[in-house]
Amino acid sequence: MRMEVGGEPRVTMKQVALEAGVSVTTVSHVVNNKRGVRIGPDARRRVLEAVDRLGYRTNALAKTLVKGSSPFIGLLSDSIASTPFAGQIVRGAQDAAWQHGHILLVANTEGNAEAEERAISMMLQYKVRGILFSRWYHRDVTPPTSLRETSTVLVNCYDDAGDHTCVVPDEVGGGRRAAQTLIRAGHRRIALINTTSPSPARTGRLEGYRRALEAAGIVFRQELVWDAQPDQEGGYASAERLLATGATAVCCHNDRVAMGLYDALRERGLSVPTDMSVVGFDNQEVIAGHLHPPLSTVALPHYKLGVAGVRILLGLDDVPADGRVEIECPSVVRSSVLTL
Amino acid sequence: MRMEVGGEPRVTMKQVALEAGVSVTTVSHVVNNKRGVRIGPDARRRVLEAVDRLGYRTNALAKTLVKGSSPFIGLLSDSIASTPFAGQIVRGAQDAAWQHGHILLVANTEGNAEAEERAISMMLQYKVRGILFSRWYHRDVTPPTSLRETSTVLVNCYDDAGDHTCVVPDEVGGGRRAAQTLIRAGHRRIALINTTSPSPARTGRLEGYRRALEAAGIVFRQELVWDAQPDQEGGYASAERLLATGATAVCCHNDRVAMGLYDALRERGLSVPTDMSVVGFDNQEVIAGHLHPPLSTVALPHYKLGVAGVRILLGLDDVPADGRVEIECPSVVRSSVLTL
DNA sequence: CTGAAAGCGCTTACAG
DNA sequence: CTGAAAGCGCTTACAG
Repeated sequence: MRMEVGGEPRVTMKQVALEAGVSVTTVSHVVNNKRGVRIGPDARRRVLEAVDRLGYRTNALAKTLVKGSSPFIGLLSDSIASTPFAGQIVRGAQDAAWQHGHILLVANTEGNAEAEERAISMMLQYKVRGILFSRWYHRDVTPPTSLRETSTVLVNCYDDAGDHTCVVPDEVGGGRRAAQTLIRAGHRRIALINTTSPSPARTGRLEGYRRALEAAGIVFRQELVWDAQPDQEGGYASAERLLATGATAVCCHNDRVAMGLYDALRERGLSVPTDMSVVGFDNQEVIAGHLHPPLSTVALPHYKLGVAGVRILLGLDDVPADGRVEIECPSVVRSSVLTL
Repeated sequence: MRMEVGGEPRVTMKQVALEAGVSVTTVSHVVNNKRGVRIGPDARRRVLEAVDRLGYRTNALAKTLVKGSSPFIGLLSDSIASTPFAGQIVRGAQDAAWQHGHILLVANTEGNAEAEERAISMMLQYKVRGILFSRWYHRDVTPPTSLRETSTVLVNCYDDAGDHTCVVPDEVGGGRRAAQTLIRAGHRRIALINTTSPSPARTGRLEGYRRALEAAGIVFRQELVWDAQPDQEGGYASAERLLATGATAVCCHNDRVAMGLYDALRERGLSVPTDMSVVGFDNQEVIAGHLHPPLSTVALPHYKLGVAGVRILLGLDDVPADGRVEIECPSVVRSSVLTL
C-alpha cells in the first residue's frame, strides 16, 4: 500500500486505466461495480490491483457534477455548543443525513443575520439539496428570504407566515406529561413555576398543565402558577413563594430552575422529594441526572427534531397539511417525586 | 427576481451566456470579477442583468474540479452533544475553517471504529484538504491508519507513536492555575480531589498542583490528595474526608465534582466559601456559572483547540519540532474562594 | 467484453 | 474587448 502525502497530486481514474491497461470506461465500470455490464475476469482483476497499488479513491465531487444530484444538505444553526440542545439537533440531522447517503454542511451563525446570509449563499453555491433552518430554543422566526431559493424546513422554530414546513416539540403534550407525573403519584396541589419569557414553551406547557389537571378533575388555581427567571436563580428565588402555597409538588419550567429550587430547599433544611416533589423539563443530563436526588423531568426531543428535519427534506416523512409536525416530549422518571 | 423550487433544473453559466448574448468565457470573467481582463461596460451590464434575472448561482463543485483544490476539511468527532466540550471544538474548527474559505465536513462517530473508517473513506472521496481527529476528553489514541492518506491533526488527543501533529490543553498549567487561585487568596492547606480514571488530566493537573505549592513554599502532603469518581457523586462522597483533613480550600477535578461537594457541604450546614473555598475545572457554564455561590474554575480551551486544529492543518500556525502544541487553560474567577 | 466520445459546469490560456 | 477550445475527473449511451 502506498501512502499519499498532503499536497501530492491526486491519483485519477485515468492513471488507474493506464496502470491496468484498460480504458477509463472499464475502470469506471468495475470500480462502481456496475450491474448489467460484463467485464472480463482478467480485466477486472487488473483494475482492482491497480486501484490498490495506486491507492485510488474516486472523486466524489466529479461524480456529483455528472450525476447532477447533490449529496449536501445545509444546516443553519444559531448555536452549536452554548447548550447541549443545538448539538443534539446537529447530531440527529447528521445521523439521518449520513444514513441516507447525504452529507451535512453545518454553519453556526450565532443568529447573526449577515452570517446567515453568507452561509446560505455558500450553501446554495454548493448546490445543497435543501436547507434546515434551526434555533436552539423553540420559537417563531422570520427566516431569510433567500431560503426560498431552495427547499427548506424549519427545525425547532416556525414562521408565522407559514411559508415553510416546520418540525417542533409538542410543548402542550410535554406540559401535560409533567403534570401527569405528579398527579399519578397522588398529588393534588401542584404548583407550576413558568418562565418570564414569552415563548411557545411558556404558553404550551401551561396549557398542558391545565389540561392534565382538568382531566384529573383538579381545579386550576391561579395562585399556584407564577413566572420566574428560567434558570437556577429563578428557581432559587421561588422557594419562599412555593412553600407559602402549601403545594406538595411543583412543575419547574426547566431543569435549571429545579436545580436552583433544590438549593433553596436544602438551605431551609427541606428535602426532595420528602418535603416537596419536583419535576423538571429539558432533561439536561448533566443537571437532571446528577442532582440529589436525581430529577424526574420531561425531555425535549432535539435529536429527533434533527432527524425529522432531514427526513422531511428528503421527502421520506409525510407532512400534515398545515406543514407543522410536532414531536413528542417523553417523560423521564428518576427519584424526585414522592408517591403519596 | 425569479425563485427556484427544489427539484427545478439548475441555471448554469451557459444559460446566462445565452440570455446575455455573450460567451461563457465572458460570463465567467464578470461573475468572478476577474482582474486584468477588460470587459466592455455594456457586456458586463448584460451579464449582470442576466444573472439577476435568472437567479444564477455559481456551481462551487464544478469550480473545485477545475481549480484542483478542495474547500473541505474533515472533522472526526467521537461525540458532539453529550457534553458541551465536543461542540466547542466543532464550533472553533468551523469558525476558523469558514474564516479561511474552507468548509467543515463533520462526522460524529461516537467513537465507533467502523463508523470512523467509513467517515474517513467518505471524506477522502470528497477530497478533503485534511482531517481533524478529535476526542471530547483529552486522551491518547491510536488513530485509524487510513488517516495517513491525508494530512491530519489530532485535536484534544495525541498518539503515543507521535505520527501526527496534535493540539491539546495544557493540563499542567491548568492544575497550577487552579492551585494558585487558592494560594494567592492566602490558603496554605489545600486539598485536591483528583479523578480515579487515568488520564493526562489526572497526571497533569496533579503535577501542576505540586508545582504551584512548591513555588509558594508549601510542602506537598499526600493526605490532602485523593481520587474520587469524576462527577457529582464523587464530590458528594468526598465531603467527609475533606472536612477531616482540616483543609480550608480544595481543588476539584472538575465542576461536577464541585457541584456534588456543594450539596454535601450544604447538607452539613456548611457554606461556600465561608467554610470552604472551592475551585473547579472545565468551566462547564451551566454548572459553574449557576452554583450558589458561582464557582471559580479553570476553563478547558476547547474552542481554541478547534481553531488551532484547522490553523495547523492549513499551515497557518507553526508547530514545535515534537509536533505537540499545548493550549493554555485560563482561570475563571467567580465567588467560591474566600480571601484570608 | 471493451473503448471512443460526449457531456456535467466551470476556468484559463490563447487567438483574434 | 471577446470567444473557441481544451481540460478538470468522472459517467453513460453507443458502437464495435
